[in-house]
Amino acid sequence: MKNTFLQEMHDRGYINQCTNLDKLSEICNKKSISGYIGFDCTASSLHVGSLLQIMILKLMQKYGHRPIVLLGGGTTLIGDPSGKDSTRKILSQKEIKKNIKSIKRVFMKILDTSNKKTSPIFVDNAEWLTSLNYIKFLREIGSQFTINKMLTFDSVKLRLDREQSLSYMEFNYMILQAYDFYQLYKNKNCILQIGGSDQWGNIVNGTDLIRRLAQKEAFGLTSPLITLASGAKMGKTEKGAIWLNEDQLSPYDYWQFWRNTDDRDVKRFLNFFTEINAEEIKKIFEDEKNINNLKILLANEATKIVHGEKASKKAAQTAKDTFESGGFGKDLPEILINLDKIKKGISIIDLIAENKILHSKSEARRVIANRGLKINDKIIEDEKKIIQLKDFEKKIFKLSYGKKKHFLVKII
RNA sequence: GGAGGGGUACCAAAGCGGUCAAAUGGGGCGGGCUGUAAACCCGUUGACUUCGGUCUUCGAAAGUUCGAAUCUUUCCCCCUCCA
Repeated sequence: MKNTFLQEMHDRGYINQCTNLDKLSEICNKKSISGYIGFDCTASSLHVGSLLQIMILKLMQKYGHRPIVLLGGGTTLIGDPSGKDSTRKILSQKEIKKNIKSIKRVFMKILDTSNKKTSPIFVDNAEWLTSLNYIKFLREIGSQFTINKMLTFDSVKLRLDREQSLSYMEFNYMILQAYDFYQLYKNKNCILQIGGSDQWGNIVNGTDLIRRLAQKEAFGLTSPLITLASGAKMGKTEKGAIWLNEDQLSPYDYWQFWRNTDDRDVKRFLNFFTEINAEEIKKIFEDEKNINNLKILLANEATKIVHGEKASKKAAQTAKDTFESGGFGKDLPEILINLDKIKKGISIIDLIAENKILHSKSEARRVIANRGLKINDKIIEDEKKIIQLKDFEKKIFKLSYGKKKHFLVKII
């Protein structure tokens, strides 16, 4: 009886909670619907922490439904207190506009824009939020909410329990998000809002508001919070976020991120972040006993979705050349130096510091002392080493920092 | 408004006049083992350095002292209790 779209959502592990799964299923069986997910615009790119949501939008398309991408230019002005210990930094409208533009690029890549019926609609809630009349809004919308109830929501309660301050501005966030849903319901016939599990409260507020103002049922659905086997949150590694935008993280590094997945996460991630269907994944796991091959598969598929097949293949080939045959691949990050500079002599320390491979010269010295830097796989023993022409082979050499970070140093 | 407690490196937390670039734990980074995994073990974790040292850092500013994270004053912020 379950709808195929929701069935696959379920099989892939995308569903955490739903306001009314049966009813939603019934509706999805009958017609194609529009569903929206809101994205935060505090940075100029989304990171893998948002990827699951995007995969859900993609899945909607697969089953003929239309995704609405809400880039929250308005709500980002306020800052969602959900899941946050402290107040977010406030961005200017100009910064937000810039971020929206940049974030949008990822959706254009990942989602299918060719099919008229399912191509995504982009909306920016700044459109309706920034022009709101305060008194009018309070009377029409504010009257529908009680403080009593608002205080019970986790996003508020957690902050208050920890006695951290929650500004009145942030306190309003959930109402604005509810209002967003209502607007999209009214103007775009959007009956479903999807979000991470931390959005449950905000989403339910939206469906409540629609019920009160329009006497209609809308639906909310949340996806589980993904944590890594190590316990860390998805998306934020210590080195920095795993960005989806190519200009902030190269396809090669993106590929590497997936290649380095914890054994315990591989199966889940194949379900979450690739389009291989659940049955097939099961079978692959039975047939392929070498988990490393599965990680490569994961990296290939995941990279394909965000950066395209060509970039994915290139990254895979580079990884193969670099790690398996001990040479190097073309897709490694390049460091270009002038021939003159080499003739004059440049120390390895300077080369590393100038090209920001490491944060400081001290760090470079330290890593050399720890035997962590190599030229063409030969450990650099002397921190005073000067790079010379004879270090190059065909105007190029591989500089490695640790076992996984490789660079091509080229003469120009 | 009153009474106390506190702000130390990425985080937590010791230090309470010199031996403090600052114990310890976590995290990070490098190495070893391995499978570009996990676990474990070792090293390392402010910057610059001619490797002798030099410079900047313990909420902010000013002061005492030969010498301050440590003492004094003012200011800012956080917490606990009372009103």
